[in-house]
Amino acid sequence: MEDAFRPSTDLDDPPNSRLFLVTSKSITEDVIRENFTMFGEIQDVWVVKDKQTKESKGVSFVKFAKSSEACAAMEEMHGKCLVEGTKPIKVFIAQARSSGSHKDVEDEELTRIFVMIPKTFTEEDLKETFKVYGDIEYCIVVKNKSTGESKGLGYVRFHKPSHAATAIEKCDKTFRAILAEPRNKTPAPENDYFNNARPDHTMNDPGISAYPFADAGNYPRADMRGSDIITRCLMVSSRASVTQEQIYSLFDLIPGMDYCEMQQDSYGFSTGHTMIRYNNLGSAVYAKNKLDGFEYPPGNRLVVTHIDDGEDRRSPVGRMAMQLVAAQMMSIVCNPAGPQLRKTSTVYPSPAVPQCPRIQTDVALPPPQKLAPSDSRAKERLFVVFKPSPLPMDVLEDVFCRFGSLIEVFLVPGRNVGYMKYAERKSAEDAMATLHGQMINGVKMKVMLADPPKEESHKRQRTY
DNA sequence: CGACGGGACGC
DNA sequence: CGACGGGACGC
Repeated sequence: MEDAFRPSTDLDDPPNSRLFLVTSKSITEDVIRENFTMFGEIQDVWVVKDKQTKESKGVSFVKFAKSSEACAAMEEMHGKCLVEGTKPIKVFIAQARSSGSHKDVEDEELTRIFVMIPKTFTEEDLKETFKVYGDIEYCIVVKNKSTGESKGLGYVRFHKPSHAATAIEKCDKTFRAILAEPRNKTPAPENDYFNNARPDHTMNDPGISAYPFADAGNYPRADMRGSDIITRCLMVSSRASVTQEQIYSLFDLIPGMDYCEMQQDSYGFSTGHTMIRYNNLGSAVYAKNKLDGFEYPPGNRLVVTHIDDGEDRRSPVGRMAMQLVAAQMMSIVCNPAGPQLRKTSTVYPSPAVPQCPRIQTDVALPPPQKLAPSDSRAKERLFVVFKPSPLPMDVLEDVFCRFGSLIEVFLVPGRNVGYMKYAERKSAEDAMATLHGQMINGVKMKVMLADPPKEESHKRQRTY
């Protein structure tokens, strides 16, 4: 599944996932590998050597699957001595091959993220939402200077690059989190759209899954924060317009809800984010398990995540207690007919909810796969025409992800067409081969390779 | 035939 | 000071 080597694209993908090491010339690839495996999935280690003498130049590159892994390794290993008597190593995030620059990448550029937020989000809301990924230095909501009204944009500055990277990788994708451009910098020339000249670059990156509980193997991480937290508070995110009352009714099916408020924009429209709190941990865990991924209204898949509620999770005792409760709840939720562990006294009423989008088709579909990380480069896109009308986004995501490396579904507003972005060419080709001319839920699809997006010559706007 | 989105500023 | 290899083939 994972090829050891691939033709080099001159890009680092995902961004900031490669380390630049300065070491004694005696440090070998094996030593580097031994010292860095614990931080994540190493995809490549390369010690730069003199072409003639084969002697190390004291410079190496270590490519990780994820930026958060590379950052954690950098934070932990910079200044460490790998072999007795050798000089301490220096560890930096490597400059992208295409950048041409050899300047050190500074923490300044790696610790501030830029996010889209509901218009009602305050800086405190921002902090509450993102502090689960690490210590925050400050949060900023971008506001209209004269009216003071939020523009629905925010910045979060973390203390550590690994925390910013983890936030980008793990926060709800409706935030569209990316690294913020440093304020003074001219927008990086950064590479153009997608590069269709090259074969695939296999990443096998467990990205943000659209499928609850699909996360299986995780790599050891430097810390255990992130979305592993378990709290009484939930954030419910919806792409389609829903009312607070609708969300309330749904989540009130589970006993113990004591708070439910939808974030609204200045016109009173729903922003798709609703905060919910239960008076006990078990109900919150149950609600997340039952309703994360639930289609409501049909065709719109809700995303439910725990958010930090300020309770002390650092104390080992508190954390263990919560995990215990969570584990009990899990066993009840996951084994409804379950054997010994079942305690009848704690069984909750089950909302009558289908779990996945119903897909009706004659096509033999492979099982769903994880989405590629949203910062993956699109190596191929499909252009899809629907008759008589487009399928819902989440159905499309469910169908088109099954060939691997799907980054994103984009429906052109007001038209019966859309685009599927893939991080690997083969995935797109497989999807096209299987789905072209087929019928899904009564909708006929033409599935073709998309023409490259129109060349806006040398505009800087990146497609994130 | 059926074609292209979203998002930039305070310590 | 300390920056960029190896090998590539299926549709």
